[in-house]
Amino acid sequence: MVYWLVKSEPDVYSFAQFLRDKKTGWDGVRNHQAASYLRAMAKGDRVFFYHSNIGKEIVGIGTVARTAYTDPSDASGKFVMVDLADPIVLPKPVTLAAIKAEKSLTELPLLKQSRLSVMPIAPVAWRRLCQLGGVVL
DNA sequence: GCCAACGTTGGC
DNA sequence: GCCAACGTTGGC
Repeated sequence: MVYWLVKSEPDVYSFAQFLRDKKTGWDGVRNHQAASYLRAMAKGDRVFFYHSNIGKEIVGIGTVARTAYTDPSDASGKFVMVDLADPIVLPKPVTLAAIKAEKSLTELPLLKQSRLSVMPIAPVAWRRLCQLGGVVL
């Protein structure tokens, strides 16, 4: 089991919408590093859902329901997307400020590579973030 | 609104 | 292949 984090601007696609949809296609990624992480996702992997720009907090968790396939919105045919399903709300959203304040989380790619929109999360960091978010998985 | 980080484009 | 110019992301 590998853990991930994906970013979305709530203006564009919010976690509330994901809760209504139950399942969503994660398309539109046009960065090669992010795309390589999408390709590495396995069915059943857990994914944090982070709101960028507005909120700046981890608001929930999803599960990879379908592994990488060609993103039809990409004319070049080179980029891929995955499907995410089973949204779970975090009882206590974990803010960027709280993550920054946590000494054990200073190595998170979220802090080190602010522009990356898909990234892996180490198991120990995943467990800590779940703790901060008030969920036990 | 500004700025840092960083990816892409195009001239040479 | 280098690098300047420019665009985008995302935090502040």
